[in-house]
Amino acid sequence: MNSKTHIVILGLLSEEPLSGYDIKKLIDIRFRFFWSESYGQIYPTLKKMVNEGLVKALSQTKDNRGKQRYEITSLGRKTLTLWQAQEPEKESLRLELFLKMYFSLGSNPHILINYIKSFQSSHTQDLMILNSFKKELSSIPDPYQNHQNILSVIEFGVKTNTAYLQWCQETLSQLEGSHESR
Amino acid sequence: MNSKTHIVILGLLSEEPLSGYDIKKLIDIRFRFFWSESYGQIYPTLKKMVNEGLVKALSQTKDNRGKQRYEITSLGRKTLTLWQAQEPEKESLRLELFLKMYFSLGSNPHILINYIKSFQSSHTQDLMILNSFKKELSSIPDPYQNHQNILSVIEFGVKTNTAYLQWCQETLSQLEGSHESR
DNA sequence: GGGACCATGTAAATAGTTACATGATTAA
DNA sequence: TTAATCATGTAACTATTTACATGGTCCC
Repeated sequence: MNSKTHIVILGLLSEEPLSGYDIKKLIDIRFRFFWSESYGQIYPTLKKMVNEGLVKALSQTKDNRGKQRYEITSLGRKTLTLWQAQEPEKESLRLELFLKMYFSLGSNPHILINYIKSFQSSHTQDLMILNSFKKELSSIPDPYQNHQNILSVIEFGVKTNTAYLQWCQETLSQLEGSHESR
Repeated sequence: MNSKTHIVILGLLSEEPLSGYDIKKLIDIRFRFFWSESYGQIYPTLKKMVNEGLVKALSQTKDNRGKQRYEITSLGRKTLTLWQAQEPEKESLRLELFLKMYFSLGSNPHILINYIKSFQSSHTQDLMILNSFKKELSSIPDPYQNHQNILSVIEFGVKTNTAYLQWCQETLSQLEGSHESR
């Protein structure tokens, strides 16, 4: 009954009321380097959570158009606290690129090079997003005194993405070097 | 009809016939830092793949006990080649630790420290496994000339795990430093 | 004889993606 | 006016985990 989707939603709502759409956007930006959710998960989960008493739908105001916002209940906060005390589950990663690379028996190295290049540009962008989030964070007040923890999370993203890009550079120059053909 | 589980299995079988159990072990060791599968995926998938003509069950010999091994068919190889030519899907990661960290409003920092320590020891182990796989690889022949690619994959694991451990050290000393209480 | 690990599997529940549908609003 | 983005949702499918069950073998 507490799927991880429940938890991310509760966590985000613990700071301020949000709509399903807002929640998706926040996950895509702030958590992009270690988490993801789809609309198909978020909207049905929000409805379930209303029934379970974890969140409450706010009444609509004129200024927020069709937007349905939700706020966390005290039961929701309790649930979040209980989750905090439990050992995190073993992380799960799925990077298909490395499957392609591992199994690329004699396939054209140019194909692989292109895959790596798009991996590279996608993580270059991640790094940019992380840096702007970092800057944004330092310009706003820290009422919950959680900025230090958030900065640590960002720092994790910076370090891993930097490692990714380092690997891309090395691997690309190796593949391209070993393949200066014609 | 080609789930990623199909693909990992085909990839592994493209080098040699294996049983479901073998496949699981190989994924757990070689791919642990970027992929995972459970028995509940592997066994039913193998059966499906027999029906689809992608793999063939080998007859049992006396020396391999109850072990049912499978070999890849030519259709299986064709499928693998087709997959190679398709752009890899966006990777998916789920690291619950960072959710805990991001949402740890005023919860006991010792809890967080423990989570990070177990993350640290798990990735210290990953790094050891990677290094021994690397050593093993250099001591065996390279009939398919794919060792360079495999080494690149290993190098990715080394780099990311090293980044993880670097982050653990920094974050732990920060958390412990800011918390020399009593 | 017992514990660790080899070995295969199934059922039930849960999780998650994808494609589709709909309509409003904003900015060029 | 038209494209982008805001905003919510559902249905069908696919994927995945987990718990359970069973029995063999190897080594101490």
